[in-house]
Amino acid sequence: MLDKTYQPQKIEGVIYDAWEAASAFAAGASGRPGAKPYAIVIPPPNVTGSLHMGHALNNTLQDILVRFERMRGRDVLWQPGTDHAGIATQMVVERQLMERQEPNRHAMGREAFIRRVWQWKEESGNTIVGQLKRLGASCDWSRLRFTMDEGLSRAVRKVFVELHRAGLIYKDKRLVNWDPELLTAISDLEVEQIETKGHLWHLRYPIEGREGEFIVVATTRPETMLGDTAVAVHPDDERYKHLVGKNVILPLVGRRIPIVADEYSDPEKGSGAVKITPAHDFNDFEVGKRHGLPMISIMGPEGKLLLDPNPDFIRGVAATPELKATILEFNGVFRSAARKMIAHRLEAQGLMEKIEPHAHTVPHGDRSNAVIEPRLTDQWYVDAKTLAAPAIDAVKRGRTVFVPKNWETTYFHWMENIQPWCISRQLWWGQQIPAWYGSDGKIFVAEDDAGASALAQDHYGKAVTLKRDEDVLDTWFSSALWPFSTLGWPDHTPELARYYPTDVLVTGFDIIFFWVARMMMMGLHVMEEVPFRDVYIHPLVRDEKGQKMSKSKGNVIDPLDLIETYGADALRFTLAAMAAQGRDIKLSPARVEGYRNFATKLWNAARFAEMNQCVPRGDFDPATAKVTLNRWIAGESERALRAVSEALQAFRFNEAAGAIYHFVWHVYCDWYLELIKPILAGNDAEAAAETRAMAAFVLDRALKLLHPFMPFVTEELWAKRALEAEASGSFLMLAPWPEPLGLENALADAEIGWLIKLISEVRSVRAEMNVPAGAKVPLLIAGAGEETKARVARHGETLLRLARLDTLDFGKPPRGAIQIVLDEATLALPLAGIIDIDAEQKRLKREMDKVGSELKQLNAKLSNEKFVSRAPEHVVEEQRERKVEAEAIAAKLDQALKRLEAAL
RNA sequence: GGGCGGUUAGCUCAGCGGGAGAGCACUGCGUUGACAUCGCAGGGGUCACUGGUUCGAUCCCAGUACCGCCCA
Repeated sequence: MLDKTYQPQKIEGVIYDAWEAASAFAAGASGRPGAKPYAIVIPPPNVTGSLHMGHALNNTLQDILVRFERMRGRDVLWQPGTDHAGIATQMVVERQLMERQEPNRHAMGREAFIRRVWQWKEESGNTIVGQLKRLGASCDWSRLRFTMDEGLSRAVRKVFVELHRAGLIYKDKRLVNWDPELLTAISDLEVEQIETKGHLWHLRYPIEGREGEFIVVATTRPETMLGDTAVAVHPDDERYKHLVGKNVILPLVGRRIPIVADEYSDPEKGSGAVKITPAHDFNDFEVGKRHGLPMISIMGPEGKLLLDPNPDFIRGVAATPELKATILEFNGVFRSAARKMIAHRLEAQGLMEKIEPHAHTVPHGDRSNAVIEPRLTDQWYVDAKTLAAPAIDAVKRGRTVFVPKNWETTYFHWMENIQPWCISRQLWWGQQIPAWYGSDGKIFVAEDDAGASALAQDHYGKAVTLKRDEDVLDTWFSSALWPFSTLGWPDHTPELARYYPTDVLVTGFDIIFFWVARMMMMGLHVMEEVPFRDVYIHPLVRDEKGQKMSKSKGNVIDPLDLIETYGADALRFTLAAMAAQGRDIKLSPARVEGYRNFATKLWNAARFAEMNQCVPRGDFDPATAKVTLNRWIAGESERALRAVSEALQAFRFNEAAGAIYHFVWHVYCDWYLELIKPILAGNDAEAAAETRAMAAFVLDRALKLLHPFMPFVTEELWAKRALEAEASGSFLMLAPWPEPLGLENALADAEIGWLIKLISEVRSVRAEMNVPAGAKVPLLIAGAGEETKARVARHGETLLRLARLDTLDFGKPPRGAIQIVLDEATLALPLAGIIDIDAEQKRLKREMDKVGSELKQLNAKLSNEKFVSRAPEHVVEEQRERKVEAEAIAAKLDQALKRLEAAL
């Protein structure tokens, strides 16, 4: 016999191991002939990562879809893997070296360091894979991929070479987001704009040839003034019109720089004049290009001023003592210190107009948290604009559809304003860029050393020694190829032919730019087909107060803790139930506890079935059921089946979860199991046998419908029922999803509806009139029609038991009885002497008031000519019916009240 | 500044042109042989505000207020 409570900790691991041992997750495991493929590629988690709530949600939703489709008979591939996370992984290993007081990466050299990273990856790189298994993820682990795998690396090299040949990858000197901590370029998306309290420094720049006259420029970064190559004012700004075309002499340096008119300058902000430093600011870079200004970089890679040697800096400037002093004082000084020193020097020279407090946004690296320095460097770029065009088009034409649809706006907005994608990183861990340089700097791009050498030989007419580009590619370049590289591309594998394009990508909106956009671009370019048909965007998980979870806030809820406490099923169900479209999830452990209780409820329903020999029979056809209760629950199970299936197909996880929850608890457990108890204990053997079979049939259906959400408890219960014909020796996870069998029956629904209503009414009145819960009371039914009489005859036992009655008869209500109006009949509980007549009178009057106000509303509506003439016929008809019903109830209540008065 | 979303019961959220819903919390009663991780019953809401469209608005439209997120 089953235990009294479900203990997930005892069984989850065992079940998961059994699934794995049987290769139940393998592509095509449902093994039905002619099955259509269904594929999902996991958004590869970072190899350094561990499971957080976002992963838990993301993978729960994927697993629900995958289990659902697998049971529906599709040939399912859920392709798992991790990405190599260039910066993050390199940082982890460097930290480890430091902690162990081992030589740092520069001391050990590139090759040794990379070996070290691989070693780390083998030892602790797959933490998250184990954690996904705890969650119940049914990925095909035999196909686990890693973005640095040989196959995936080959895909990366091939795409790089092809895009380069097509002119879609190129090397360029542009301003990049430079991380002075990690000493690498990063992409726009890795930069966070952080609101910061700073200052606005107003600097006086002396105007050339006008002694004592200045133009005041406002800046948040005075230290960059050493690299200024212009001052810009708005062309319509009357204050400065006369100065346009003049020059200023840059303080501390002596450089002669022009005053230019450019609309970038905002007359409302600061002084209305701005200094232009094209090599250290993205906006200034654009201004510089418009006016053909020189770009003078004054910063080294670590964020220190670099003034010597710096030919650009001293070009065309007289070597005055002041310039020499500037170089001597500031060269090699960090940005932050230089800011103070320069401000100080300017102040000493009377060139500081004023300093104001100023709030502005400052770019920070999302990994290092360092202030990003825009720097002019040589980097590799992808022509994202060209690749974006087909990717935009595919969504516009609906070849790929976002769910919910409104995220397409975000996608379009980003794609239509896309900038060249900087893909080179000054790191060691990653795909090394397949470009080689000749001694004259000529670039040879090829998939390998030999290919590059061959190209070089052609070019130079002799064999030469080449030097490979030291940089690696952005990790997201590899990820962009994920939907086809994991399937074997560039080889023409059977998997690639079968599973590409995949069906759906499940991800959070914060990843639209990272994944969705880039996978779309690469998928369309390389495969000439979208990588996925649907993109389901799920919400973000926040804490119960709605705060974003973060380590620094200390509000992180660890999914593994929740799994430990309540079981993976409870966590999964909670996430699914809360994954409504269009709103963030605020997760509270109380909610998880509630769904743990739900698992226990289901467990106990199965326990009840077991105790009552409710075993599915191979020869049982639910369509032939004769007992009304059985016909009713069969119909209810059809409705639940339809609701869950339809909701899942539309990615409405919360509706699907709600439907199965309601069916299991509030229909099957609360009513059906209670209602069948008298039958199981009764004398009608045939009815009891049918009921046992139906109870088992419906429970099995419920297990199937619930399985995608709660795979462990349902599989466990299925296994416990292994003697049963259908279940023997096979997993629930591979069992077929229920088929609708046309089991709904309106007559059964009406009858059981009546039964439930009668019981509820009696219970309600009993409680309200303080009839002791244990007391059995007689019930008299007056004015019953034929139908009611027949129903009472059929369900007499049930009524006695569930309404706690001792007798059930037809007859006139005696004086001083509690009276309940139910359809055409009046139910009476003759409790004269026990009940408080006064209270009963009040209760009936309240009922009367309720019906009265409803009648009033209905009458108002129906006597409104416009309503009757303009509202649709069925609506008017409905209101008329409701009026007739309400009037009947009012009449009955009136009679009941009169009877009660007579008793006084 | 641009865009997106939200405001419904104490809390977390569904619903979305014709009778205001769920879960949790709360109150009362309850050891009726599946389940106290439970059962039965109950209280609780001018559906943010102001206009408009409509026979009819929590739902559609416009505006206001407040909150959140993304982008600059």
